[in-house]
Amino acid sequence: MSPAKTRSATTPPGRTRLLDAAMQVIRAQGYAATTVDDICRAAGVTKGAFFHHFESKEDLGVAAAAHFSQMAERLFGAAPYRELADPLDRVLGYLDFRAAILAGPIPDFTCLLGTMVQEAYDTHPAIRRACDTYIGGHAAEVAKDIAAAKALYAPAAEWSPESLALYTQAVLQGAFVLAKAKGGPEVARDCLAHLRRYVLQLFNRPTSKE
Amino acid sequence: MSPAKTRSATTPPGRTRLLDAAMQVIRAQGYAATTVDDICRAAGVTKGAFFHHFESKEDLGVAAAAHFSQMAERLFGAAPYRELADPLDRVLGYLDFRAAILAGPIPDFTCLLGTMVQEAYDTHPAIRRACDTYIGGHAAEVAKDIAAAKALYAPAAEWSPESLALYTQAVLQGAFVLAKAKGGPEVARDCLAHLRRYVLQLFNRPTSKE
DNA sequence: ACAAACATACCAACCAGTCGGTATGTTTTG
DNA sequence: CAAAACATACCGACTGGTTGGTATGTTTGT
Repeated sequence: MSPAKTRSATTPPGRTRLLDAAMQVIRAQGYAATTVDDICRAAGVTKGAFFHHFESKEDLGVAAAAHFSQMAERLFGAAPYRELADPLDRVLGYLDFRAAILAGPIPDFTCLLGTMVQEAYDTHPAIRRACDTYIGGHAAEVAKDIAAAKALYAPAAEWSPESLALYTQAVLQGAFVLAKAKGGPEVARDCLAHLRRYVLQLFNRPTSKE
Repeated sequence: MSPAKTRSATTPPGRTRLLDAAMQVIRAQGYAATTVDDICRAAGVTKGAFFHHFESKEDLGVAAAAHFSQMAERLFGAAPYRELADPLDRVLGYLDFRAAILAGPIPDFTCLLGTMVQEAYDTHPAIRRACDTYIGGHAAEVAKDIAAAKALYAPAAEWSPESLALYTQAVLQGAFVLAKAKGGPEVARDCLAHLRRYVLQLFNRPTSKE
């Protein structure tokens, strides 16, 4: 039975392809400048399919934020630094990993959430809320390791793990903006080097050589 | 020589009002989502006036970037911290000043250059170039004080003044993104507090109490 | 008078969203 | 079991409003 049952294993369903396409196109062109037809073309489907899966363009924006967040969760959840025993090593490993993936075309390493929230924070409250939720969620994950490292190595320090975690996200978002302005990821890597030095200093590690 | 150049003091000319309006509206809605009519309405002029002063919407974007840069130049050039004798005090004064102006509605304190370059870096090369130029120009001003402070207090340190200046801009840009996501400037102030602590540590100043 | 600085009217292209329709399962029911 | 009823996924022409830009007239400063 089931002769022509070859289904999802080879071809992802339309909804996922639309979300993947939206991720790519919106990171390249921005949310407002991206038309529904742009996304359909990139996904290889028609407008009928788009509005079958999403109520509106804004609805897609919210769904794309969730989709991006899931992709990031998989990416960082499976990264090698996650296996390190020492929490400070994991924090530094996170920063090094983020620096390592700064390569290739700009839309491939920039953040969909930061891109969308910058233009839509006032006009599309649902998108703003989604971006805030997922950025905060990722920061909370980072904050876990920071909190563990702080308990071990700097329990009396005045800064909070949550605040430092949000700061890492701010540096990343700003690094993406500068990378877009300069046309390449080099400046972003420099920013992460400064951030790494800051974290080392917060944990009283000598900054020594490069 | 000495012709009657009296003109601008009393009446704000249409071109300037269009640029002021563009600055405000684009920072609130983004570049792509802002229509020429939006800007005309905010400036109180008609489309005829708009296309009398600007060749195209993209041309306005470039001019608005220059306009924003000039405004920033005046703002920071006249700020009190500029009078401080010690270069490190000026660097810290700059950061404190940037934190102090984080107040009021989000479009009032965010950066037009970062907002525009994030959505237009790939589709509007002229805008990307303008934003890069003016961000770099502002960073170069900051780098002057940093370089003087470094020569005084940390001449052997491995980081370069230019790189640290760009890093301050990245933190600011990222702080704006987070402020937009969270709907207020508090998180941006937290980010600047971290940046200030980093700079203090780079210059071997004890971070001590808050 | 003459040019710069506007305003009015208009257009062709574009865009988000709609709608009638098709093809292929899945569930219900006689 | 089979037909009917329903559900899911998708297609693509169409629409009504919008948008960047133009063509042309009017006002204003010198």
